[in-house]
Amino acid sequence: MSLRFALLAMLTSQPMTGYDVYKNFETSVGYVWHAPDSQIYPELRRMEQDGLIRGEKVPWGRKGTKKRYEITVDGVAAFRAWLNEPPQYTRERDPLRLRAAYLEWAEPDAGRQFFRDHIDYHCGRIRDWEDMIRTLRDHTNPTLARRLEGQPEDEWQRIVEYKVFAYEGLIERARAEVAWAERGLALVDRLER
Amino acid sequence: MSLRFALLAMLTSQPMTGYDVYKNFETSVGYVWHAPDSQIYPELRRMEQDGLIRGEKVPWGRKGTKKRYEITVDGVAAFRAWLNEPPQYTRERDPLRLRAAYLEWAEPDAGRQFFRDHIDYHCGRIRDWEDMIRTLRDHTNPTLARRLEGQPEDEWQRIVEYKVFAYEGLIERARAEVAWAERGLALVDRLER
DNA sequence: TTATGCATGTAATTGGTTACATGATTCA
DNA sequence: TGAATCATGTAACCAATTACATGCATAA
Repeated sequence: MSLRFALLAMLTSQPMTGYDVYKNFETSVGYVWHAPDSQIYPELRRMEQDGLIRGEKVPWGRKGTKKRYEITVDGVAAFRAWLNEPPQYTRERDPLRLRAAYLEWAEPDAGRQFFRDHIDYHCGRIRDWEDMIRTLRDHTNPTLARRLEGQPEDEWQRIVEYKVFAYEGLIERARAEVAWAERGLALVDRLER
Repeated sequence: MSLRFALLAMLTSQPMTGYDVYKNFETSVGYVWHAPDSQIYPELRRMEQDGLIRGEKVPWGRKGTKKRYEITVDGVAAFRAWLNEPPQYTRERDPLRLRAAYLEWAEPDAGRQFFRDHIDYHCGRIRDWEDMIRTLRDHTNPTLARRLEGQPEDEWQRIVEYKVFAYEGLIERARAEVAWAERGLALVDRLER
């Protein structure tokens, strides 16, 4: 159900086509919530039917058209309502911890590789998010720039700070993952000869 | 797909009925991977068809019967193979970070409540996992006790340590969440008056 | 003019949630 | 005897993944 609100979030910055949204899911908001095109297009149509967004055919090239979606007053209200209500937490479902808990059944080298891959993966994510924070702070992020255009300048700080803070949360969690995996490498060396 | 391996993991300790498995999902392995009964019973049947487990009807009371599942040689091989192969990482999908990124649209008090709930939730989880680690270390955890029975004593340390380590990973991540949410409370106070 | 990018979809399947349903057993 | 627990399911639904499919626009 969060996909709907990820889409609304994106459309609060500016009107977009389905493809624009899809591209943004690869970069900005996509670092927090990813969705494939096959999920985006149908969801946008459902949201239009529910009156949260309004689609408008605009010409594209000589014969082509594309559909640009714009958030409605109802859409903004639904987005605010979602933000104001408490989120529900889902039960734990953690495939990596599940693996780690049973590493005594694995080859020692597979265990080591698991932790090394885990470190690499999260270090990569951390770099992506740090880059993201940089483009948010210096306003070079195109989606953010468009968003700020539509807002009074004294709102800019709040808008930027919440986004930076969200990415910092991802980074902190990823750092905890890296620290854990490093201890994991040491543990394998200690337990297996 | 991890459900299947969570079930295999559980059945490496001892034969169990579907209901036993379901109960264990509420406590031990359930802190890492949760599943409802409506998912467990059909999956066990599929796993039996695939030859990973073998079901045996055993009498229960005077007229009743129940089905006890036991892992097969093929099941153990499949479990080991899963542990030896590298996991695939899924794209980010984080509803809480999504919310946090757009808190400028929420009521300030809703933002504060969001972070307070976040802290409470994760502190609760940390306590559960710390209790879990205690019962693993002192071998009072019933599932672990059964598992150790079937294994030579010089294997006990490895078995226990990997499980403790997995729960420590969950705790470290949860602590990162708490620290983040505490900074979040301060941020709301700074940005909203 | 051809490759790349823009644009939009359908279909099948998997994994998971929620709700509903039933009956036997055990213990207080 | 009645409540709690043990035992096992079905059905409808939703969210997400994977694969397949098409065609226009633009720039090198």
